[in-house]
Amino acid sequence: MKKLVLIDGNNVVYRAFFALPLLSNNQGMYTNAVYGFTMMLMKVIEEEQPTHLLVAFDAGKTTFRHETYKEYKGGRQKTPPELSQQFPLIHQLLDAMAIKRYELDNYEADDIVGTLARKARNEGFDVRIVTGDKDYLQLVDEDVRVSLIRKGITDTVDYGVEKVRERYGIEPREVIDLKGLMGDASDNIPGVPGVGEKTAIKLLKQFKTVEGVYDHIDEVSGKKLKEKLELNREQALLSKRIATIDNDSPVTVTTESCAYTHEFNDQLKDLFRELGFQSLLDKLDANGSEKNETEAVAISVHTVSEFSSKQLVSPSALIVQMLDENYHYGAINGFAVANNTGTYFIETEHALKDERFCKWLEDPEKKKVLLDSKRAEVALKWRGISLKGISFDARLATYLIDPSEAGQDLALLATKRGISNIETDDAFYGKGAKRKIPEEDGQAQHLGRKAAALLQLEPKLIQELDENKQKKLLFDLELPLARVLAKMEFTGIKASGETLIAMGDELDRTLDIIEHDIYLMAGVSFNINSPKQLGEILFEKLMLPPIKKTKTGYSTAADVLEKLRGRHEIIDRILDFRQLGKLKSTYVVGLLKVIHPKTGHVHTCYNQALTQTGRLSSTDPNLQNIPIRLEEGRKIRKAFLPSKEGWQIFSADYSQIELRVLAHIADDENLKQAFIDGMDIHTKTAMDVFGVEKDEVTSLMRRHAKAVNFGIIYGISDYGLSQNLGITRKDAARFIEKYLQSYPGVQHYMESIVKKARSEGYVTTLLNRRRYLPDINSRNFNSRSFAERTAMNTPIQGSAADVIKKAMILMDQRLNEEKLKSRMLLQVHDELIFEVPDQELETMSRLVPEIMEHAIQLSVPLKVEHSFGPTWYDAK
DNA sequence: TGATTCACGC
DNA sequence: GACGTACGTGAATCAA
Repeated sequence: MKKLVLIDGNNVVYRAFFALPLLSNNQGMYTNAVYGFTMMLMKVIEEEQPTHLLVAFDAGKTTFRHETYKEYKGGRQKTPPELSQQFPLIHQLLDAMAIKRYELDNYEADDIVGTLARKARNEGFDVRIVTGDKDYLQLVDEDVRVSLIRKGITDTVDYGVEKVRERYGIEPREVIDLKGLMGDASDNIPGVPGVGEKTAIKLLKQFKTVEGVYDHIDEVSGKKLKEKLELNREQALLSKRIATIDNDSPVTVTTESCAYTHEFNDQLKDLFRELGFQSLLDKLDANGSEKNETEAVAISVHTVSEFSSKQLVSPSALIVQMLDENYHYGAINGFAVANNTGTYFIETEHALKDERFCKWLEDPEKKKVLLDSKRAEVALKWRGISLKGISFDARLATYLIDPSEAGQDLALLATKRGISNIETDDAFYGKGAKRKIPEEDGQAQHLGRKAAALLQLEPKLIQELDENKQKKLLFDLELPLARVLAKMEFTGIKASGETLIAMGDELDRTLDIIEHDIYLMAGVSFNINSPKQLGEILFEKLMLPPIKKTKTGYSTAADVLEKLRGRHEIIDRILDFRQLGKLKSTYVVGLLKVIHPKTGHVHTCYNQALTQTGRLSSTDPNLQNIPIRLEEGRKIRKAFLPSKEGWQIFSADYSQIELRVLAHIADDENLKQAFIDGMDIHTKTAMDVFGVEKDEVTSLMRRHAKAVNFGIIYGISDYGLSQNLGITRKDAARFIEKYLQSYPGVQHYMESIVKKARSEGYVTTLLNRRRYLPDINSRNFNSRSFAERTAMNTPIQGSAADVIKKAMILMDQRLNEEKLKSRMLLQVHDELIFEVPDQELETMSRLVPEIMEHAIQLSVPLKVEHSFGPTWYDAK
């Protein structure tokens, strides 16, 4: 079906201008109307998917309507210069998007639209008109619909024939009669004075047209009304004529010339950049591959049921397609291979039966380029196949090049680098509930294209890494680490369902009691888990003082409730309820759901290409946030066990790794000496900040000092520190200042790293991990401050992540070399968890700290503490 | 389905 | 002087 979308350019631009505040770009050029217009345009394109598109503009000042009625559009405010400046930009925009625009001397946009709508409808088009002008409703018929902008710019209501009848009680073609009678103040059309919408509609229902009204003027009820009508007969007929859109204007464009290709050229990006439309630029990038869908050229993908040896050469790009997020359980949809002999697709079932293919997968000499190699490796491990020869991972590479842009679909990564002809998975398979696997041939084509794109992508990414001096980081750190993580995830950690169920039952009993108590104290039962309901009870029924508000109402967060302690006994109970409820829902019920029915282990997924600092994250389940601080929660750890009898859970953690890294990076003599001397770092900080001797440090001073250290590591603001400690912001700022005076090296580091970020646009870690900070020069104080704190914090946290990642690789190597049975199971940022047979405890107690402490040589010693026990709980 | 709020870890 | 404040994941609620 051909679909033509016609847009009244002038009308939409005007609306956009008045709907949005007067935005301007960094050169002081006004951009609000362009921005609003573009938003509308993109929305319409996305929703309507037009095959043809045209934007009509008014030409000049006078039109044929002025010849009939020279007061037409009289009394209008002159177009503000802030707006007229923007029209050339809009023309540029349309040209860059290859969208037809048109104006015609002596005619208005609506005549162009009306004429083209009629033509197109007769040629079998589905026509859609976008405007804010109700006059257009006269054009509505079975094939022509009008999207009327209601308010703002993107909020529209669609009018078909039925909708016009429903809204006005008249036929679309009677809209001109309506205008004839009631007039239109905005166009200075008089109509019949004293006749408004209500009366006009009543008349038209009876007489259909203006002419009808006058033909049967005697039948009009109401003496006054009849008088008014008779008095303004000519004016009414004239008004109708002026309101009538000329659908036979001498337009010189054909419908075919409005063909819209969904293409845009590079000028569009340049234009967006010039205008400062960052969000639209992002959108463009995000939609880029979908746009290319229409121009995607079919490539030759050979669907095979088995491979020949000639086809499986090295290097090859390999796609192991899975739609399920969780690769431990998910199905493989199919495989695609691309290399210099061609591009191939093979169904999963055939692939796994194809001995030659499986051998190839396991052959370390056959180099393979993947996207998210760990996903493929683990999925194949579950099928008894040991994927080897992984030479490149585009996911990890793009993560190192710019962590904020990793995680994107291959289509986007490729398009950005000039490799088009590929769709996003979301576009191909559909997203959310609409996701489905299309017929095999379509998928073969899609996956084949992905593999081909991946093959082309590799050298480009390697070059980018090289320019960043990040090749070692990829090939010696992240890529080997992925293999280690794959092993850890596949091994999993044994979890006792029985233990969890018993804890759950116990929690249920306690929760029941607490819930009852709360209802009793509140005098009413309600949903304690609903912050809204809880807020009403606490701050309205019980009249407690609301300390803080959220966007939607009262805040009931723990720090608020903490301050209300003692005001009412219900507070403690609510805090208990929250704490235990969390344990039950997240840690008992949640973990039970993810114990593998066959292995009895939980298999987490580490995301190695997500965090902006270089840390790992853990999902399904998250094993990096198992409770430890409060005893009730810590007991959850009793459910994590070694997988065999006579084994122990062994835990080793870095002591103060971030502060040691800081001492090294900042090269701060005082801080370095503290670590060399093996001092308790928080006590040392307290001594320096409060200017006291070691034995004068009170526990409060140490607590405050600890919070300051915490703030340094995490890059929190003085406000954040004041919240943490419950002190004023001023005092918090004073602490920080005192701290920096005591550690001048740190102070110097903080200043120079921010400078570096400003000039380079990014900061780096010990192993050359990068994080870009686009806000570092922002004029917005908040954005800039945040970027500055990030600049200070990321090298610290990120370098610590580098250290433990290196340690993991060395640890894995050593376990292999020494043929130890011990297995690495988990990583929790500064901690490694193993399971260890009793007879290896001694070796591991020596080996693990040794390796971790010397993973990377710093100018201060690294310290590792370890322990073991029959459960994770006991390894403390 | 997505936004909001809350809570857990480092 | 206001701004809205380390990084993550997950559950529950609520409004579309």
